[in-house]
Amino acid sequence: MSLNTALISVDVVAFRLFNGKLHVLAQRIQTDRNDSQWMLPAGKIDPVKDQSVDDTAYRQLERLTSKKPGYMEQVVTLGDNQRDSRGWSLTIVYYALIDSNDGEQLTPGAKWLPADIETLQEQLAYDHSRLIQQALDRLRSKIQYSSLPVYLLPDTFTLSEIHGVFSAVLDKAPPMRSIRNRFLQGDLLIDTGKLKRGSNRPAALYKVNQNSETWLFDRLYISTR
Amino acid sequence: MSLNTALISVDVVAFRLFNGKLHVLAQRIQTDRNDSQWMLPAGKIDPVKDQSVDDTAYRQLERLTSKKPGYMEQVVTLGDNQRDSRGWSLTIVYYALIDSNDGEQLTPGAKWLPADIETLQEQLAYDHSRLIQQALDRLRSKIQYSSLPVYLLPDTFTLSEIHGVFSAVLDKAPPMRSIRNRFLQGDLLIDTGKLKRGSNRPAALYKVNQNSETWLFDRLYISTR
DNA sequence: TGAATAGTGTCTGTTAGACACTATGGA
DNA sequence: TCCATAGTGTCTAACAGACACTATTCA
Repeated sequence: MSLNTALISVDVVAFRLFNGKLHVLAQRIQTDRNDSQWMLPAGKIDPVKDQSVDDTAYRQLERLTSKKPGYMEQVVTLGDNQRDSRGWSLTIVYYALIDSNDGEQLTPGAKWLPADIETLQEQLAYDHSRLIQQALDRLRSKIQYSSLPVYLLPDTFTLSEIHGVFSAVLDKAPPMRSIRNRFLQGDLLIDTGKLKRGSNRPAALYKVNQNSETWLFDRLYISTR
Repeated sequence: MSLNTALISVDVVAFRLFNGKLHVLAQRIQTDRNDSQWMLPAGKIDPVKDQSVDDTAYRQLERLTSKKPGYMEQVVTLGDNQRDSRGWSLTIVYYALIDSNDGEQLTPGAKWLPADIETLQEQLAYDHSRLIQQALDRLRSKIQYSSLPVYLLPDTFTLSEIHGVFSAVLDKAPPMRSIRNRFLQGDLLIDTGKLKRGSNRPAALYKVNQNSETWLFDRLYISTR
């Protein structure tokens, strides 16, 4: 008796920022027609390669990009007899946050699509835009009381760039004063001593204190509700 | 091609209060030996009976108790090649909150066990005590910023009884002043006008405002950290 | 009337947010 | 030197928590 993984899939919603906009990793589906159809990185559990479902999720990402997610979390498992025309199906949904450093190698057929739900609904096959919506809901909620924003930024970043993450994810952001107070408290960030130049007054560059795990604050921002 | 549910199970951790103590619903496992072995309400997806995984979870509960959960939520899906000696297995874990009203009919073999992790580790088969731990972690976290406590109480209850829920779940509780301020704000509760007598000064009895969904507050209690 | 629990008034601490202010480097 | 952006000082609002106080019923 072994796990029949025929209609069980692990789907990953990977988020990344490009030019201050949120994007989602997708791969092209083979079609006869010329119009593009896309799907999320997804696949079955491989009982030989994978030791756990997390492994399966990581493996789906690795098929499309050379980047390792700085953060990954299971969202939900959806299962019913509606999603797939063949009958009952199960999907374990993850979301992953990818940093904005350079040096990504994308597999042919993979592409970062702008995370605009209306457009994605047309571009994505199956119920994948719904899965993205659920992952996005989780991200939008958790960003407001955790250090998640840093996982979408480069290794070193300014506090304004954290503000930018909020704008990209929520379309609104807390005031810089609040972001400053929150992120400079405790040992969350380390001042690298370097400056980001090019703007007018240069901004201090911070990096994540590796000793500290993903930080959970005990209050939500109110201005982003 | 159909969903082989051989090694996929849906496990439910149902919580209920008895005498101010948290309990977990379990069912006896048939054993030759005289010592009791227990397991969580769990079972396979029935592609005919169940329209969705939530249905499966509800069905597992219904097998053991006549009570319907006031609240149920998926915790996580665990899958690896370690949990089950037969190889790869998948478990979708839910937790459910059951009110403290009377009138429960338990199926023979079902029993509410005190939610003491050390004792449960000895009583429960498989990795079920670990599943309970994960469900309990989620409950302990969410109780601190939501209206979840009310789902463990009778239809009408006093504010002191909310305090009791915190004590049962966390072994510590916020001051009554804070509970009062939080739960009497907004339209969360309705004063029934009735009083709970028997103690010295009678306490006002409240009920949940059915118009309001599960309430999420924007701060954690600090005293229960 | 006293014990016990219910419930209030009010002060402090913390943190989000508003807003005016100062600081600094590039053009 | 001007300007855009970085960053600070400080006040307010909201709410958790501490704590002293009052209120109400039962024994």
